[in-house]
Amino acid sequence: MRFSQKREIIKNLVRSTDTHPTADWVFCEAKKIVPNISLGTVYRNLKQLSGEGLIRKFYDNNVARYDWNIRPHSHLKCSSCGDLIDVKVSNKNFKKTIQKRFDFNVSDVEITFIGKCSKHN
Amino acid sequence: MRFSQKREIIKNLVRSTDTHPTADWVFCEAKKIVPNISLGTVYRNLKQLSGEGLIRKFYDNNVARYDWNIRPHSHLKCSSCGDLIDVKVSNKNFKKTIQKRFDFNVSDVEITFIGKCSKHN
DNA sequence: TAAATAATAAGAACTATTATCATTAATTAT
DNA sequence: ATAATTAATGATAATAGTTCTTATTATTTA
Repeated sequence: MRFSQKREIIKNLVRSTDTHPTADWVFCEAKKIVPNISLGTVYRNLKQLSGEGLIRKFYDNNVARYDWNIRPHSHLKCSSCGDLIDVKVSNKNFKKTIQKRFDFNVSDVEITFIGKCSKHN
Repeated sequence: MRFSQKREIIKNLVRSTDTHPTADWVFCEAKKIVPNISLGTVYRNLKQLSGEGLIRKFYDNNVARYDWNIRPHSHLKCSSCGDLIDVKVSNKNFKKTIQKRFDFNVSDVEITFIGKCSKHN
């Protein structure tokens, strides 16, 4: 993968925020820096960057979101404001239980806690 | 919500399988019974049924899946075959921890264990 | 400095889903 | 039972999110 200015800008934008941005947000922000950038370029690079493990891609309902935080972690999702907050909770025992009980080789655990954040309950 | 033949068929189809069918699967199966059914009808009724709490809707990446099992439960997702297997794991302590540590009022916990099912590891 | 080729812009195409609207079917009042 | 009411439907247009195509441009290599 050779250097490209656009990809660098896209990577830095994802790394600049904790809001788990969508492709569209990245596109809008990128346009402020390089107005002629196209949406396709944003998607292509986001895919490439997550393919290389430089950022993380996940789905919030039906839309893809990107995260600079590539370490495994869970999310708190506020059903009022939609905000996603990163949390680190240990799930070692969980994994073991599943492994034993269901003969299922767990590689990743995705947990979303849905509820009301401190601002909305 | 008044009775409709189509809705009845759609509900029964979702209740007939453990595969967490997509709207498209339901549409294809429904056509075998009532060939003139339209995709819009399938979507409208799936939405209605999940709105009434008669079935459960969730997202597997970007596509909606429907589940007759409305009780809260988790999924094992095989990264080889894509199969989703229902599992019931207790997450009471989990919920409490989040509640205390983050002042976040948890109403629902969605867990997906990603890995290899017994057929593929 | 030129040749090779990955990256790009623009926009077509695609997938999943929702909306529109004239027609049909289920329910209700007669 | 029949007509009136209105929710449900089929057909299809529209939308959102994303991927693909292709001619052109930028980065790297020789």
